[in-house]
Amino acid sequence: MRKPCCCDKQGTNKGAWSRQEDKKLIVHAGQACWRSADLHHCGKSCRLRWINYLKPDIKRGNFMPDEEDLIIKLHALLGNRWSLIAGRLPGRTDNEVKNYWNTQIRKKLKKMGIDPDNHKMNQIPQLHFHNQPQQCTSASMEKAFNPINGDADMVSDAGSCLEDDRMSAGSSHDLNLDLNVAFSFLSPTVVAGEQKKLENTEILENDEIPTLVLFN
DNA sequence: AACGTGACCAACCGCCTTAAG
DNA sequence: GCTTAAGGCGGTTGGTCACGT
Repeated sequence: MRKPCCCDKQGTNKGAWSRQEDKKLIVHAGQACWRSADLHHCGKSCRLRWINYLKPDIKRGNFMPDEEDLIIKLHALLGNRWSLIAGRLPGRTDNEVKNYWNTQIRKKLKKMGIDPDNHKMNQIPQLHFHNQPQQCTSASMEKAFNPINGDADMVSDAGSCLEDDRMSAGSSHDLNLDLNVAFSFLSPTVVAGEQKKLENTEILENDEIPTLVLFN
C-alpha cells in the first residue's frame, strides 16, 4: 500500500501558485526542508515550483537549434532521463525539456520518419557480438548507458549488461564491443562535435564496451 | 460572437530512493 | 536493520490560449 503523500494532508493547496506564495517560497528557497516555508503547498510542490519556475538562473523562452540538437542526441543516449538531459542544458529544467520533447521534437522526428522513442527508422537497436548479432534488452541498454552520466560503477555496469545479454542469449562468446551511436539525422557538424565529446568519455576508453548501433 | 480543436506548459500523481530516527 | 517521512523523477493531466469554422 502506497504511503500517503504529504499533499494528501488537509490544509494543503493544489493548483496554481499566487504571487505571495511565490515570494514566500523565494525567501525560503535553499532551506533543507521545503515545508519550512510554511506554505499551504506540500514540500514536493514547493520544490517543483522553485526548480521549474522561480529559480533565478532559469532560462525561459524558445529553445535554440543547438539546444534542440543536444536534446535529441542526449535522448538517443539516455532515453527519457529528463533530469540528466536537462543537466546538460544550462538554465533548462527537466520539466521544460520534457514538455519541449513531447510537444515539439516528437512531432518533428515523426515528420522526418524517425521513431522518437528509439531514434530509428523502424529497426531495432542491436548489440553486435563477435559471431552473432544479438538484440539488446531494454534493461541491458539501460545499464550500458548509465556510464555516460559519470557513474563510478560504469565499467561493472557495462560488464553486467553484457553478461545479462550473453546469458539471455545462451551465448558464451567473449565480448569485444565498442560503443557507436549513429545520429544520421543530425547535421554533420553536430554529429562531429558530439562524437568528439563521446570520445572523451571514459566509456570509450575501455576495451570491453558494447557496440550499440542505431540504424537510421 | 460562439463553439470546437489543438498546442502548450504548469502542476499533480505515483513510484522509487534516500536519509533520519 | 527496520520503519517512515521527505525528496527526486518520469508520466500524465488539465487549464489556458490561439486559431479556425
